[in-house]
Amino acid sequence: MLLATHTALVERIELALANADLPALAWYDVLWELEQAPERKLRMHELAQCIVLSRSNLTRLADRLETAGLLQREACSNDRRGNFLLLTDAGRAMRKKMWPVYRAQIVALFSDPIDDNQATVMGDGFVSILAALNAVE
Amino acid sequence: MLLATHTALVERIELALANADLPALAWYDVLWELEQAPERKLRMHELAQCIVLSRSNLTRLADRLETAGLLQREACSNDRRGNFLLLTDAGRAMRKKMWPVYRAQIVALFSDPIDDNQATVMGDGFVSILAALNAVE
DNA sequence: GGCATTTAGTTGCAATTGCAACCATTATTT
DNA sequence: AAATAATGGTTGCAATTGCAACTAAATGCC
Repeated sequence: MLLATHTALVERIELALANADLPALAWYDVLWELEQAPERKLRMHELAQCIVLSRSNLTRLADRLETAGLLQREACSNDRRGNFLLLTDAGRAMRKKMWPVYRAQIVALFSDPIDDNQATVMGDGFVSILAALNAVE
Repeated sequence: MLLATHTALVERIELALANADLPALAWYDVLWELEQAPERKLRMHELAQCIVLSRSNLTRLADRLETAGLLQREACSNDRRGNFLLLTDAGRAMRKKMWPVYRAQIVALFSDPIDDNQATVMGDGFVSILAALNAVE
């Protein structure tokens, strides 16, 4: 069942990160999306959409990341309501540090039990499902 | 990405349930597992394992379900530490009532964007992954 | 321009979660 | 059989989440 599998997977990954004294997976997602973004910055609502997080939730997640020095809020010149979240060098370094741990878990948890072909089909499936979800709204 | 997809999926399903004035997905899982179990009852730790939930968490989830009259705690005769969770008739009725809503979401979210063959491969994949996870420990 | 609507982000509060500490009971060791 | 460890479940507490209310700024409409 998808739900149990997902929960168990995330649990393992979080455990591995915690053991390595690293922040939670959610932080990685934020750092990753920012690193991908042009100029290493995104509007808060853009990021919230990327990582499927409610706005209020992102506010506080951003607070924590900012406190940790991994990103910075930056006023937006043409929309005085909004903020950019800007990845700092420390943030980039942290993501780099987290990746091997994360990656090792992915390899162990996926590559091991299923073959490449299967993995490809599943990956495509997720993309399709996610695309359909976003299409509906 | 698996994480975003999962989050978005669960969000939709929860929304549909909430709109129909029904309890959360986690409740369904509990009710379902109990309904499957012999005599409609399980030890708490067995259930916790099934649905991938920490013990402390299950204690309180069970509290809520019990308050709602959907299950009952029952002392265990040969292990005086333990409790069984026993599904009530109301619990069974509730699961029956939730199923169509849940099912409709599954159909809409999965059957629509991916074909049967793909779905089968993915289902098998999850089973493999979950099996591997449990095997490790 | 002036007023209702929408959007961006934050905040208060209640509910849920996770972790560690905690009893009670059972299993293991010696 | 006593001492130690492990298991089952609960509880306290701090951290996280979700929802609804809120401020501020932008947009749309007349």
